[in-house]
Amino acid sequence: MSKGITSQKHDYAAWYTDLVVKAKLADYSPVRGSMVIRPYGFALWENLRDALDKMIKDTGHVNAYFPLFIPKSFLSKEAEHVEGFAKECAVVTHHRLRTSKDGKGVEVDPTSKLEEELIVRPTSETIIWSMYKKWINSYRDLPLLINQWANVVRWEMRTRLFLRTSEFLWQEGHTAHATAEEAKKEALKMLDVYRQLAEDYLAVPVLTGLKSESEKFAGAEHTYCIEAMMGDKRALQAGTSHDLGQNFAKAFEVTYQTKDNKEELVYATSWGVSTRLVGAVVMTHGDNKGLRLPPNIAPTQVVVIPITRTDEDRANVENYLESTLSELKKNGVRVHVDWTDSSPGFKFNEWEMKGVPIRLEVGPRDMKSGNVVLARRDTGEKSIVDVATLTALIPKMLDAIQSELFEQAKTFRKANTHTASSYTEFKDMIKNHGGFIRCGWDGTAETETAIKEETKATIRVIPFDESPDNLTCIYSGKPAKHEVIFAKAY
RNA sequence: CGGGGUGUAGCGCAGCCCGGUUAGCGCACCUGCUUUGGGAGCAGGGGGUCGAAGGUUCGAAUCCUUUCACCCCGACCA
Repeated sequence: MSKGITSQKHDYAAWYTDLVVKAKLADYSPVRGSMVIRPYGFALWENLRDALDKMIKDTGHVNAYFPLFIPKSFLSKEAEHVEGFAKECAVVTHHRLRTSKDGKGVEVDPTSKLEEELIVRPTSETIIWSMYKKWINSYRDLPLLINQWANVVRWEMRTRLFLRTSEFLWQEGHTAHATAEEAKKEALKMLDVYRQLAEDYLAVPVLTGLKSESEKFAGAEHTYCIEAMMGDKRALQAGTSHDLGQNFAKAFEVTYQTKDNKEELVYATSWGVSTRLVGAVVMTHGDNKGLRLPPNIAPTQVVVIPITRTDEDRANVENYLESTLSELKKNGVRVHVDWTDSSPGFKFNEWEMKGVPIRLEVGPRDMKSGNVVLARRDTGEKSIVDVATLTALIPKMLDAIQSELFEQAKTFRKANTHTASSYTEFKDMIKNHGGFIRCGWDGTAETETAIKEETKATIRVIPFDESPDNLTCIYSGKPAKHEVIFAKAY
């Protein structure tokens, strides 16, 4: 491994890619646009997945699994939905290969052409709602609250590790409700679950609110989102929750009988977050030395670097730390001792790259004095502490790192969120400073498009706490319909 | 699909213009010794159909033709 990574200042995109590859979160796969999630990256994903899975279950949902393949005809049942996804669907047309004529390879056997072609799911609304039609008959079947963890495929033009790949992992919740109010409540509830996941586990502060018409999910009545600011001040959509109204119920004829024996269409929601969140963690907290992982999801929370010359030293270090480490592990702290034979200096850099929150250095000097050297990844602070205090100190310090990372990210977002009083000022800010701009919008698609074309900035979110009353539209000067956040986005 | 670029060891590259020993360098890898508190040193070693096919030539990584692949920039997007 070559030393270091491109600095953020020099080239943020290169910094990101270097880091993801060198910290061994992921690697490029032989297929363009798709990636391999390596064990370290997958462990990170598993930790956030497990936290979210618990929250999803605690809010009354159950997991299930729906198939990867969707009949092509299903996609055309909901007009807007087709419009949104048709251009990026992988299609299965055949089911058999045969040895090619020259005997050197394989080719598609033309006689194996499928009657009806299959779509690899870009999202599962259609297949799920085809099943819900069978499962929902009575008001007693509602609400139906199902989540699935799955991979989906969207044939993207431009891809980036974790942020946008042709195949990605996510969870998608799909619920059915008797009333519009209930569906809306559900969509908002799950959005808040996402907010908690982002803030409490990933230490990524997010804005919550509504998407504009042009940014909303194809087939939804309303799309709610959590929106985060990355280290280069660009916005990242970190999760979405859709109030689907009766669109899919209509398309798939999903009705239920009410108490008084009337037939009604059900109301739906869907909501999802993906492996993109791993990218959000990288770009929210990472620095020029590498990752800085929030302890709550860090695969390793404490790494121990033994500094030894001889086998005897090694045995001494093992003895020295035995009770401390077992006590920490018993308390659920994820500890790893790096016994590989690289030099200590190499290991320091390596684990800093990997973002482990706390590093302990233990060598002959420390053992003599009854101490260890403790280094914090987030601040770079090094201190010498009594080995006997570690079991009490470390959990506290992990908590402190978790909340300080969050506070730091909030401070950064605040420092880079501005209001603009004129369109000239708006353009100047987007061009020269980046970040979020909070301003009035007249609510028209024309304005939104015009701003996008001229500045590349889009409406990221109409925040729940908007107050458009005395605002005018930044572009048209008309009275504002909404107060919105504009930014350049990933 | 439009514009630009690159294919030489696992990775990053030089060599190509101007054809000529055994195709070279850095990193990584292997072995040994010495090392180890911020990316260790020395010595030795393994690894290549020079993207592919055809051509010119006594001779091609280098020149010509064809072809394939990938990357970057634009229109789409969790």
